[in-house]
Amino acid sequence: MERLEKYYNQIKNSPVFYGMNDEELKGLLECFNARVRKYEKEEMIIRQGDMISNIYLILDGAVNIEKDSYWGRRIIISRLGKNDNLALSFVGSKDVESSVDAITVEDTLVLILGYEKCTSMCQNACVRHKVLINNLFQILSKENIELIQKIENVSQKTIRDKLMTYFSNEAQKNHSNTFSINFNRQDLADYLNVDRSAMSFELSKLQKEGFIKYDKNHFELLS
Amino acid sequence: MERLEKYYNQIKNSPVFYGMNDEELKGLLECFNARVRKYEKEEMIIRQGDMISNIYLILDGAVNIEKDSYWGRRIIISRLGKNDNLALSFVGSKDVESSVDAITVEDTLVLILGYEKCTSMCQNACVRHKVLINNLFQILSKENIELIQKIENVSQKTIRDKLMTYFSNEAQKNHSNTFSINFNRQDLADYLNVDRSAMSFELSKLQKEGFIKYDKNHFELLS
DNA sequence: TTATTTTTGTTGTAAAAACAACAGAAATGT
DNA sequence: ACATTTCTGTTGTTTTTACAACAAAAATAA
Repeated sequence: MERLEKYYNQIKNSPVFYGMNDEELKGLLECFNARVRKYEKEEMIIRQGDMISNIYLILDGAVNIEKDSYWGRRIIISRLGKNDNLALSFVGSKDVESSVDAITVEDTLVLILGYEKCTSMCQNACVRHKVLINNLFQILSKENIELIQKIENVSQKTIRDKLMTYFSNEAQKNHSNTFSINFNRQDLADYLNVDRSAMSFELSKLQKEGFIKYDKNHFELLS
Repeated sequence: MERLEKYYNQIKNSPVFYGMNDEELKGLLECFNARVRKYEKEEMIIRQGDMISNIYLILDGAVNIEKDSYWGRRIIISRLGKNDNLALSFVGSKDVESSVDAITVEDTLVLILGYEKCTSMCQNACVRHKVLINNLFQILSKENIELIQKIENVSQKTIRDKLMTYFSNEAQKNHSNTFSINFNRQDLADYLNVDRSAMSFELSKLQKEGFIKYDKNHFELLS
């Protein structure tokens, strides 16, 4: 059991608890029976079919949201990192089981909040709860928009278009033409939903033709 | 201007206002400056780049959420109908403009709620607001899960797999092996992100091979 | 009704992707 | 440092898709 206090500041500044003062936060953490848990690399935090009643907040590390297509192919739906939430939508939808796996890609520290327990207890009384649900609403909004962007991404027709759309988005996020990505080649392929070797080939073609430059996981958009 | 009262019962039973009594609902509708608007077929309700500050609830009709890929190809992200919400995620994310178009596919009736106006007015006072935001949170959760499902769908590698995944989902929704779909062939192709003629070809192949039977827009899953 | 427009299915061809197999590079462990 | 494992790029082959062109069917309008 990790000590919660160590991460107190980070927790306080996470979107989940945005706008709360120390007292409110403390009360809420207690009410939620908050605890910190460490997951090893490649460990499953959530698996398909699980009923989710906790809110998971990544304190440190990285997590893949994945789905195994029934003929064995892996689909990476998203890659989450520090301060991201896990499977929030399955908390919001009552009686819906998770349709995805959440798997760590490295050693990962997670804050776990017993959402259900708290909401059933403090139903209407808890004032903090109002701020919280507002925050959750906004977080979900953002996730939603990112999912739409991902749909746009994988909906491109050629591997080249998928790559360039992805790179554009990353560059925009980074406010720069250069950026590093978290994915290795296989992961990127699974994220963009293409064959790895074909993608590798397309990458070097893009470089030869002068559209991009890259060294390992560092990329530069030219033109 | 359509009369709001006419749709009062429907509005009351929509997920947005779930769990509210008449008094609360009436107050909220007033606070939101609620109004009903009719859109003609193929009319744009929202277009890419719009700032969204209203909640849109479809009372009757059908709406496509679309995106034009920059090389002219149309992507249908989702098809919405009665009691569905439009672009809710863009309301939740402040200062984010819509990345999609919302276009009616037939004459459509929409309830429009001035979300921003209301929230700024009744900030903390309004009790009804708490129920509302809770509902919105759940609606967004559901949308989120559906988007994930759509990602899974378009992430299948062959046209056949996309079709069968889509059909399975539709059958499940309908609790039956037979179901009708809303899409015409071109729309379905744009939704599954494949070429229409190739899809048509695959459909008849699936029928010849005995996996499905179909007549126009009515389908049956065999085996 | 007939004419016109829209939708759907079919085919052949060209383009792109998946797949498999492998070699070199990089990372990891001992 | 060395051996071993993992990751990445390259190539040829097969499969699948997109695209274009067209005919048949269905829906719509006159």
